Amino acid sequence: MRQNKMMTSKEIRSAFLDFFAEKGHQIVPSAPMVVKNDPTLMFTNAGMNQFKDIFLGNEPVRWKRVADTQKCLRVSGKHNDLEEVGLDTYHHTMFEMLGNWSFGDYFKDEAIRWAWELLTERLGIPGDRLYATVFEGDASENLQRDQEAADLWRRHLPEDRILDGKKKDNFWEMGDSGPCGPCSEIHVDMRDDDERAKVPGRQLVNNDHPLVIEIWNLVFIQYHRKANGQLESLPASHVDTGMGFERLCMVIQGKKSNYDTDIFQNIIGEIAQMSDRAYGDHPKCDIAMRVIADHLRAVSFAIADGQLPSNNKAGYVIRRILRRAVRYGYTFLDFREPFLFRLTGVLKETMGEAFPELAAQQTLIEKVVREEEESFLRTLDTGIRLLEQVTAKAASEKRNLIDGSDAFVLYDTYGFPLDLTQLIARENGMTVDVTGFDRDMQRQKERSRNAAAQETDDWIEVFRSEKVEFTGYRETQTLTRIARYRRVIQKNKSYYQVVLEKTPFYAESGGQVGDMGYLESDGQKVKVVDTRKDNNLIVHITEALPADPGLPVTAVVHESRRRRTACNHTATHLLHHALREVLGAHVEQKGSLVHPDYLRFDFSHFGKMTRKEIEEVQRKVHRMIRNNAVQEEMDQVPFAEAREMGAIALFGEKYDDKVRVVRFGESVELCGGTHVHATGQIGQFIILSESAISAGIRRIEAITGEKAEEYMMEKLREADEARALFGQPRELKDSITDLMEENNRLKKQIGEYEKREGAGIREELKKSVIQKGGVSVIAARVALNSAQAVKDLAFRLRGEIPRLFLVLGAEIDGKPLLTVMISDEVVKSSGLDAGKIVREAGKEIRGGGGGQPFYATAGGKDVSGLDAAIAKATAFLSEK
RNA sequence: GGGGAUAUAGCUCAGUUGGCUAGAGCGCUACAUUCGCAUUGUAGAGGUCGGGGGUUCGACUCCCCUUAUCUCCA
Repeated sequence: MRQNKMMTSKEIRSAFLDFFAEKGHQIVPSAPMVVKNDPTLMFTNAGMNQFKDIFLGNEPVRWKRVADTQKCLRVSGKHNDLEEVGLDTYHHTMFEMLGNWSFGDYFKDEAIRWAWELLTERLGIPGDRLYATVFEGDASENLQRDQEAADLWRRHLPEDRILDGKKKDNFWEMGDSGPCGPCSEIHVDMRDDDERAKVPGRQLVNNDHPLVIEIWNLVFIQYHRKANGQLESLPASHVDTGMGFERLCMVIQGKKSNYDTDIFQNIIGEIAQMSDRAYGDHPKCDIAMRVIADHLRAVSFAIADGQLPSNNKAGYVIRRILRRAVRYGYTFLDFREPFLFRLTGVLKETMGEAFPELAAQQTLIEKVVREEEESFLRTLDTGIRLLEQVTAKAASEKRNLIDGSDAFVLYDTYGFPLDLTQLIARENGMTVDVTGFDRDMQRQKERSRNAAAQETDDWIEVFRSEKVEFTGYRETQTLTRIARYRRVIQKNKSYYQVVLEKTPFYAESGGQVGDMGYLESDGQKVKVVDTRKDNNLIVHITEALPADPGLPVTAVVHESRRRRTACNHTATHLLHHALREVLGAHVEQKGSLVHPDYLRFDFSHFGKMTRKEIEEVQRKVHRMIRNNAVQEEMDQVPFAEAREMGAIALFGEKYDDKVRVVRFGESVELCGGTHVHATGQIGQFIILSESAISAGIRRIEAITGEKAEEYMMEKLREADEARALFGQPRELKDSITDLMEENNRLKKQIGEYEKREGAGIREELKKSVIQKGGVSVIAARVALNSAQAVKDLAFRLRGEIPRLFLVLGAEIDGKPLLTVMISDEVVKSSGLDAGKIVREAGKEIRGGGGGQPFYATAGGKDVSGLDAAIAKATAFLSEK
């Protein structure tokens, strides 16, 4: 390629953004990789995700022309590239997608012209290497060829390099329904001259050739697909483009692999050095290095976005990516110690400039990754231990095949990978029954599919509604109408999703749980069991529907529940503020749960909080409560202005340019949640626990309001009662310490007394011993009032009297208890079984029991039979 | 969303069909050994058996609910 000086990835990125800025585009920041409030999507997997609501018409257009670089993650759902990564040279889990958009502004003409201009003139890709595809039309959809695009391409390309493509490649759809349209892809032929002379590039386009590849997709959104499958033209048409950044860099830098670009080479170089191997020497090691380099990026960006590895949902996906990297390092590069965390520094140097969040949180990323690596190595240890048991079992049964279901249990329950099981089995001269493993895996998949199967009916629109208004900041009861509803059936249970024109119900978001309550219509109440968010929609989950959905409904929120939740939410803000004051500004929110009964707050901080720090935080929060700061709510504040006010924003949270700011005195946060009117309403705030949840992350659990009040009163009552027992207003701790010392002293004394004289009752019993055939027999009723005391007595006597046969009766809380204790020697020589004896004698007290041969108890309902029971039990000895 | 598993001393974990008055190793304290430390020995402290309810004469053990953690599938 004609290139004087090779452009670096940084230069290529800014060339793209600068170019579109010149063409009147607003450059927006990348949205977070982790998607919130969209049940269909866990991670951002394309540049257009953050504009979905604009295309759907749920959100107004702010800028008509936009461009950005978007961090994407393809690890789940429709686009799952996880298992492909590393094997070839171009798949990634995390990648950057460059894109430019027009929302009802320019269309095919400019989109194509600018794409050509950027690639050939700015980035220096020779035009004769490029191909364009256009949509060939589809008879079943009654769609014509995209002649317009083809004609526009003819300005730049000869006819034989403009190719027709089928619906699969050249008609883009967001989902089963929604906006869609034809697209035009740009492909580049990177083969050398000889190859190109032999086979024309047009034969290789869209044919999985590693060097003839698609680099840019220009989507022209001009239709809307309805639920019934029909297409209708959109009033305004849009442009949506996406170009894989890593791939573009490969083309411009003239490399044969994405991993050979400067984006990855620093990282791979570091891995090579750490493993004492060269990249390119051995295919398997190369794969491992690529896997590690890719996954390191994915994991680090996720953590920077506030998504820590965890045990469920998105967090678990991140954990698994990390483990895949560790596994490759372990197997192919012989890393036995945590190593991934040592690469976070070089990643920061490579990408920290374009993504400042990465640089800002490097320390945290490093700690979290390290901790995760260590915990995975522990998981492997546990697995190896369990596997040893399995192989030992197989060996003892003279088998050299490890059960497929055993291997599956190791995998399913303990997370021990199959390939490691096989490896260790081989070392022991065994093999694993993979067929059995697959069979169990299949069953598991079946089960999950069945459980996840749900039937969703079409939305039924009752009243057309543009945008749902949330009235819950002001009121908990709103007169409104049902906009639309649908039925969802899951596992034979059906429920309804209801959208209202306006609603006071808060949908689960930002850690605050969804509201509960009811919808009242025509005197009939329908319970709302939960409220969830589906992008911008507030969806009420109900068990039934009003008889006539067309009638007005009053939406009523469960008020005390909401109030308690609000106390906990506001308290969370105050806590956050206090933590930053006491511990420092490095405290960042890493997770939050606001529940009616409690609150949970996860934050970055290294090291355990001291007792003093916790008290100080609690004191500060209480001060803010007593100051009774009134809520200042500012909606539609420009983001920059909000930051100026000192409002705390979270990493990984997607903010509009107009945000809601909630302020209580010194605490200022960007927040959409519901709060108390003034901090005084919180009343009390008590931290119940402070603990570690992972490296560098602490968790505080706390309660407020009535809960805290109950808790306090309980504690006070306990203390008062304890103090009252001492009968003097003293320092309780001193009194108890004294008492304990006294107690210890007395215990020792008693021990001595007992050693010397024995307890009175035991002496009495000992006196009553009757010798019968070489056995010391005691049978008596004792005045003890707890089962434990009787047990103690029996065991003491057993220790003191050899060849003992003991039968005790006692009345405990009005109920009879029969105890039989027989010395081991007697059990052996006579074959007597205390368990059998008590079962038989227990009949006299209308009860049952059991135990071991040497000790057994029976309880019953009839105290009057106790003496008879004792006699009957004693008689067993004579029978022998 | 569903399945499997775990929660016992400060840490890592045992604990049998429900019954040997909750154990081991490491750590901790004291004493001994030593010039001192490491080591070693002896003694000791330390447990709401995650929380709540139930079954039972008796629950760490069985059942139900709940919280948290681990793990697999979707």
